[in-house]
Amino acid sequence: MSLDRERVLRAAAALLTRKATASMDEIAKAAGISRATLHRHFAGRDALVRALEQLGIEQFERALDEARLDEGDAAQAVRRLIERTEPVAGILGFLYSENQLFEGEINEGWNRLDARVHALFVRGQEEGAFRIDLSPAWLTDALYGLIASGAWAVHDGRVAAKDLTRMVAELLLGGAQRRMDR
Amino acid sequence: MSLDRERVLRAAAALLTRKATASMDEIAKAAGISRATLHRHFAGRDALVRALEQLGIEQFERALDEARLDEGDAAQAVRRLIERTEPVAGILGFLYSENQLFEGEINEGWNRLDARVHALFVRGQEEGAFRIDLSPAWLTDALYGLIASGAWAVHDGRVAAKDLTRMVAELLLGGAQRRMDR
DNA sequence: CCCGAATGAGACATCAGTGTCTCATTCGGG
DNA sequence: CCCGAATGAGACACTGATGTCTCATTCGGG
Repeated sequence: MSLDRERVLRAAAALLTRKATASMDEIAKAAGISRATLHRHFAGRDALVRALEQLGIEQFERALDEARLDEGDAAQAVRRLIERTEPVAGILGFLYSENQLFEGEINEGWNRLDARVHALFVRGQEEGAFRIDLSPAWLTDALYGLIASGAWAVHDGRVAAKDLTRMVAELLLGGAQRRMDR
Repeated sequence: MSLDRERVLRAAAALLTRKATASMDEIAKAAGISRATLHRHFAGRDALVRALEQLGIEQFERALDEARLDEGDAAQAVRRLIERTEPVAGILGFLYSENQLFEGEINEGWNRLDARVHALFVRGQEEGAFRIDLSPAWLTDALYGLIASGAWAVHDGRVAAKDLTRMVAELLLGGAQRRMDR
């Protein structure tokens, strides 16, 4: 039979995004397998969440790769990053808030990813594309926060899924205020 | 003796913001009271969280009142709102993500507050101050998300507390991109 | 100072979730 | 088709948290 490990993780992510305290039994049901099988593949709840985090890290890293953050002007690179991140927005939002709300050591992998996003905003500032009165660290956090908010807004029907990336990108880059040149 | 109910709630908020799954025992310790006393004042964990939500709603409502959202230009009203919200940013971030990550009916009170924030963004659009290609619903969600992200960034030392309101307001209103006129 | 009210400490039963185990059944490659 | 591997169903013990209770102690207003 050979169970599809990633398929289970995706089902778990979909459930945990809605209900962070879902039990192993609920996760198993959501994945369409028995609790026993779930335990056979993940040593325990912690292991499952850590595997989920690993999956999120890999997916986000792929998004970073595909966005080619070093190429072109920084603003376009940010737009590409948001577009590539869209498929993982839900799981990323879950992991972001989970890391904030729950104790326990943070997976080292995030540091590497944070550094790449951080570097993108630094480049944008050095090239004169981004304002220098907003720190790169804050822009990084704001990006995560907006992605999470966007994913939730879509999930609850307050924002159309097709508008998600544009809403996030436009707000992050351009803000809410109207400008003369648009 | 007469225990200060709000003081307990504030301690609970401070703890739950860092660790959303803190037990009644941990909350009691954090508040400097015994678990028995905590149970005497709040029927159970649910009741405590609901009381916490009520407190957050009241505080945020006061911030909305004090910000006088109907007066002056909309952008300044947004700045005033963010300033007034700063003292409750932590608890607000907790409640925002809690409402997204945990099941259970949402407190009706949020609708009233959401409507007021929503109306502010509508007014800004009607007056030509805000862009019309970002929906008021999204701007509302983005405001909450940025406040939560900001509170976490301050908590973790990535952003200085004194910069919080400016960082949130500037990003929400002006975005990350540099403009010619500043 | 005194007495009632509030608190702290701890015992206790209960419950939900976890992790482990067994055994029957099902799947699928060879 | 057959046999080993994987799964499903369920029993089981264990843990941590919850909610209730009692009793001694402490507080503070009158």
